[in-house]
Amino acid sequence: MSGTISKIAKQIGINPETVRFYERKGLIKQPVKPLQGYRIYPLETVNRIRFIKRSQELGFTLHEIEGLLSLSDNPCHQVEELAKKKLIAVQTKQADLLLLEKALLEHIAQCQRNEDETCCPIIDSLQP
Amino acid sequence: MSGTISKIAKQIGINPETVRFYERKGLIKQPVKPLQGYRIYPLETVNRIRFIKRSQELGFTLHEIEGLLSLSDNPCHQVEELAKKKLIAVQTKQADLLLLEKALLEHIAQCQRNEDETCCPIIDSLQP
DNA sequence: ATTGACTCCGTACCATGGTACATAACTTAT
DNA sequence: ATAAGTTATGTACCATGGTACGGAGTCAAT
Repeated sequence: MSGTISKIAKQIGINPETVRFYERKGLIKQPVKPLQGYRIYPLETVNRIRFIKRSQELGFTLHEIEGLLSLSDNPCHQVEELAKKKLIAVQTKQADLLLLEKALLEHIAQCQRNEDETCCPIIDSLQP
Repeated sequence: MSGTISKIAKQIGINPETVRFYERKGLIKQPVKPLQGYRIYPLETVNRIRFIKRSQELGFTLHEIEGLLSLSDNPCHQVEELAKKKLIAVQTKQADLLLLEKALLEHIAQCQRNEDETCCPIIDSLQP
């Protein structure tokens, strides 16, 4: 559950260098290094990195994720405000993706109606 | 319709530097420079750049667009396959965002019911 | 106690998609 | 013909999200 940098990186399925990269970016805090020896990363950090990875899958940039992470550090009313802002962002992103989906579906449908293998409606529609 | 680099860039609504960038990337070919004078970009190039820009709006990377451009002589079903892959990715992202939206909405509701300023477990809902 | 594996640290490098800038040559308007 | 505006060319730089590497220290097993 907790461990040295390579252990936790492997657990999470990322490169140890990425852990260090997140440290440099301030996304996670580096555990205190014992006077002699290697750092031990607590479960808390592992969870924080999983949070980052999951948020990235949802299309958030590291900068946005910084904001998401700060939600958990603040008093509830601030959390609410930030969560509301993120909600708007998420909804906007959904709307954008819906438009993109519609455009793709339309193009694919055109391909499927197409009898002529030599011409592609997607290509044609992208060409003015 | 055709013109010097700045003319066509303005027509398309992009930076002339971007035209040069696409040239360097091999996405468009640079018109032959007349012995005296400036290059004239033919309508063909203008159309090719518009194709690139529209494809980007559909979420294709420049690398994928290179593929699309080279596929334009090839059978329709190859282009269709590429578009279908993009569609799956877009739909997956939408589903994930829907989950996140629900989580955010739930938390905002919890915040509003919450009297305790010190607790706000949004992290928990996003962590595995 | 020495080998091999891992960590620490700083810095360099990678791809992606551009943008900016300096200098020279060229074109256009006055 | 001269100034102002563009183009041509190469190179440098930007943000984003990492990855790689060299050299020194440390740990664990034999």
